[in-house]
Amino acid sequence: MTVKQIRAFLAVAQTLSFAQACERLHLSQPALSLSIKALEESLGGALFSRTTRSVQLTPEGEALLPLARRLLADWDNAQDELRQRFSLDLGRVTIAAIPSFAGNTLPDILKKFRVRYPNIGVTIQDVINEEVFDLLQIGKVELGIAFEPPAASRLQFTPLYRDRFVAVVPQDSPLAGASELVWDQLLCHPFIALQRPSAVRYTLEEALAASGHALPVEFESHHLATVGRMVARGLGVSAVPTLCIRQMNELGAVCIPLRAPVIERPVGVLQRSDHELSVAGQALLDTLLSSPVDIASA
Amino acid sequence: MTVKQIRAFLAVAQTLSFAQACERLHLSQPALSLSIKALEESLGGALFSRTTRSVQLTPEGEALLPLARRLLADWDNAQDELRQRFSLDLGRVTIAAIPSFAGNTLPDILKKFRVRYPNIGVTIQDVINEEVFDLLQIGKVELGIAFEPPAASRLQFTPLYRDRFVAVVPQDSPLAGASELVWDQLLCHPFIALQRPSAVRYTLEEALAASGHALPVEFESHHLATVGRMVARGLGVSAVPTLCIRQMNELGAVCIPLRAPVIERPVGVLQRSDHELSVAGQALLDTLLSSPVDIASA
DNA sequence: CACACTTACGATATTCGTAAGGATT
DNA sequence: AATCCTTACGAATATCGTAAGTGTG
Repeated sequence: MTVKQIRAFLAVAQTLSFAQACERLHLSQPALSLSIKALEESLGGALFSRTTRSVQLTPEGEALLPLARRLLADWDNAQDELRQRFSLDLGRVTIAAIPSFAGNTLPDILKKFRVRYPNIGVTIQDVINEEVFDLLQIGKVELGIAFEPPAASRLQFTPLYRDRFVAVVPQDSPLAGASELVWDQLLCHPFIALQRPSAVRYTLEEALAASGHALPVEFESHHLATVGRMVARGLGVSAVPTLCIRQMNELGAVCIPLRAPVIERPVGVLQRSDHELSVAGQALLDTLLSSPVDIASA
Repeated sequence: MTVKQIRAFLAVAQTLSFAQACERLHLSQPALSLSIKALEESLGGALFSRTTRSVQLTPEGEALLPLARRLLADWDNAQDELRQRFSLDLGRVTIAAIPSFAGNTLPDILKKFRVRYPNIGVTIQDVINEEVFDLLQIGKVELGIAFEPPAASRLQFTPLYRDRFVAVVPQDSPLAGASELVWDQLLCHPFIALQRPSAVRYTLEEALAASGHALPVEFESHHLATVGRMVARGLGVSAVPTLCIRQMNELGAVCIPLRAPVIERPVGVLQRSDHELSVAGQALLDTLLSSPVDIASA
């Protein structure tokens, strides 16, 4: 029993004529005749009762008819679905990204992706750095955007940009006019930090400790927006990744480059090194890698 | 996309090894490799990511896996079902029969049929003669057992036996000892008849009218059993088809051959002449035709 | 006699298995 | 070196279309 045979059966059953079915199948009459005959032999009995002048379904043929309809419909649907996946006409990509990226750069990139592939859904998990690793490793997401993971993690890392900390100060601060600051200047003021656990917070503390500084933390919040608003109201100063500059400006705070030391860490795309990407996932990865992270405008 | 290819895909996906899948499919490794390759090309992308040492499903392959399982299961089920129908391992026959046959001869024949084909269900409609024709013509039943239908009915009639009327009298009747009766003797007594509409009743009235007799009907009932019991209780006499003799005896009435005139009518199997029988229906027909209606024992 | 399905047969396409090739452990 | 998948190629098989055959209206 082959798909062609069932297709032939259905055509004959619907037209009740070999001649008409031939045209629909783009097949010669003898070929169709043989095909039906082969099907009947494989099943063990006649499906049509044909006098040379009329074609009729046998009761067994009647029994096959609904089955054949369903089989062919399912068959064609499955085929279409797979083809669509490969042609990027259907699919879903699941990604996990750290909040600073998910909230700032990712929307623009996704917009671009959606315009190009309107039928590919994207599910975004906005989670902290370590959870990006976890979601990747348990297979919950196909791609991740985070800091570089430990080497032992079986995750492949492709750098996107270097995330550098900048100072955030109120507009009316004496520091606000400077074109550049050093950490010593910033840390004289009350510091408003992201709350633990957060990769941004840890990076900051480790790098500062290495250069002999300590954070004079006055307030803490899980949300960058809260931090930014607190700074804007003059409650203190902060330091955030470059990507967040736009957000800080929108909240009414001023961002200024920081050095001594320059604190930076690579951020990039992660994927499981033991699993291939789906076609849709690869397309999103390509979009990510071809979208320069515009730090200047950030 | 062919069934073989999907079968090959499933085998490889389940074993994650071309070599093992080969054995399961009784196929050489190159043939399998080509088959998978052809499937991948027809779908437009890779289903397996294979380094020479390991075989893995791509995300699209993962998407196909459950579809392939279902497609093959449905495919094989449909194939099995049809094969079973043809091999009489599955099926249902619907028949309609007049009560005198359905209640007397049919059970023994069905017993024989069921022993031979335990997986073929039989649905019996126990209805009056005309309804047998109707049920056949609207396609509700595949076979019918009834009197010979009018020629215009597009029903094919195969005679089974000739149904002859016998007298039914109480055990203590003066007629009970006779080895044969004529209608004149019987009609001297109150007559207990089947109620209209009933082919038996009409046959009787028409045949008697033709020979100048009339039925002195005293009681009427739709049920043969009631008629029999009334006779047994001495309320009168009756006349029933040969097939009902056993039933009358069981009810305590005596049956005696009747002549002057002999009233008989062929009873047979009916089928639509414009529709083929199912294999199961044909088997039941064969069983019916090869089961002599044993009037002596009736 | 014309139409519709089947059988016969030669040509074409597919599919298969053997043999050789390439890559990884 | 051994294993496993792929490529190459000749052979077997299946499928197709043309032509001839058969039965029905």
